[in-house]
Amino acid sequence: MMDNSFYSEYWPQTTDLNQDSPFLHPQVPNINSFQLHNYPESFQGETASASRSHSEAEKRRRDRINAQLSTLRKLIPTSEKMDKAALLGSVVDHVKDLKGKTTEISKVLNTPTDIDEVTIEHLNEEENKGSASESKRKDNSVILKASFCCDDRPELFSELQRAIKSLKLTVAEADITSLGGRIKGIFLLCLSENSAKDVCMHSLKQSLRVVLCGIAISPSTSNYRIKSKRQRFFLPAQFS
Amino acid sequence: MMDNSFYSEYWPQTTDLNQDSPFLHPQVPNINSFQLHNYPESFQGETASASRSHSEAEKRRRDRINAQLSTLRKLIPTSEKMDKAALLGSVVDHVKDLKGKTTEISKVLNTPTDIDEVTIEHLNEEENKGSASESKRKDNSVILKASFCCDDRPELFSELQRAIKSLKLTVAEADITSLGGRIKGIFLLCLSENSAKDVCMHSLKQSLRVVLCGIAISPSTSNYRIKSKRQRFFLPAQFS
DNA sequence: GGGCACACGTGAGGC
DNA sequence: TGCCTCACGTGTGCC
Repeated sequence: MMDNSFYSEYWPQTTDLNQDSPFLHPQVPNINSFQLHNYPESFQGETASASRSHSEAEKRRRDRINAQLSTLRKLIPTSEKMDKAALLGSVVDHVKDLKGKTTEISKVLNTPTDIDEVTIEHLNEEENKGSASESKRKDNSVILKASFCCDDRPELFSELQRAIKSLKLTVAEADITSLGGRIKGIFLLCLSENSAKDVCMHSLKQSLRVVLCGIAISPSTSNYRIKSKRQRFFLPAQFS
Repeated sequence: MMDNSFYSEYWPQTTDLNQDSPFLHPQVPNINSFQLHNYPESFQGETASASRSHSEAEKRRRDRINAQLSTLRKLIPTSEKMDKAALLGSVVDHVKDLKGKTTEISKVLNTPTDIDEVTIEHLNEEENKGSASESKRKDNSVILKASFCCDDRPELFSELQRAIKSLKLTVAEADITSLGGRIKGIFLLCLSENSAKDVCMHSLKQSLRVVLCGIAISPSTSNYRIKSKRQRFFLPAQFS
């Protein structure tokens, strides 16, 4: 229940608080400039200190908001000398635009998501209908389609190659995309004919799944993502 | 110089203004609820009406800002029940993240920019050093690298093909990317040997430039971008 | 009850 | 002048 005009008789208008806030927009006028905590003796009462802490807290809140606004202004080109509403408006446009572009790219590109996953698929299963043993007699070539999506890290490639080699599989085709610290891979894996006749399809797929899950969804002992903000990007490429 | 406590004796606290602002965050408390324009008779003076229009304008300003904040909240997942500063903070993160991803992609992909441009380059110029006539005797094959970047529109492809055909050029390779209503193309264009011996390289390049500029930097009679927000994306592909 | 987040009206500078 | 935008302190609801 205080009247500002009453305060302004007591508070010195000399010091400029705004100069202590480097994130403030230059447009900000130097108004109501006074040193906080510099209250007249007659206001050192209980309600006065409550009111002071309230206004100080409110100033901190305003400063937090304005600081974010200021960093947003740096991120958006030509947003200097826009007012707050216009700035936020172009932020909205920017976010929509960027979102549209990235989803547009994701549609046609093999783009990693935020969800860890591993899938295994038997590509030539349909043409080999019937029992497993029978199908092998018809066509001994085995092609597995495997995909994974997980956090990216430097050791991932060698781990993958070791895992694939250990299952006596060879890579026919690979499409690997690393983006924003995440990585997604799609592999076409072949089992040679003479190996294929000795192996149980079901347990091979099971083993592959176990091995890939161990690589992809492992408890993140490697905190690569935290250590390095550097992001890698690979075009769809051959992976020998 | 008015004391709120003084007003609050006069202003009815019954009607809820916040319910008229559908974009307000649900967290907003129903405070200072009163009907604007409902001033006591004693305040119908000149300064009172100025003050009223001021406070009304200020409310409109706040509403504009909060409306943008509200649409931002819809764009950012899990931003419900964040306060304003936190919301803006995650908007900052989001923008940085999206920007990083798109620039990362642009680095390896042939991504269109916002600037219209056409470039023509003579690829095998270096190996054919010397005068133009001499170079043709050494190697009659002519390869031009042409690129353009402009607003995308449906007719662009056929226009391009017609233009290239009219210059008796054939497309050896094409990398075309359409993204966010913009399109960028890079072409390797061949001139057959028997055509090459009749043609002046300089005027061919000039003609190609003129034709491409006519397509790319034409006064935008087609307002495709406004008519359709639909965006196309093409992977690097052959263009026969 | 203290802290927090919000909307509000106000004074002031800029155009 | 009048209107716009901003920072400010305050009243208030919620935890």
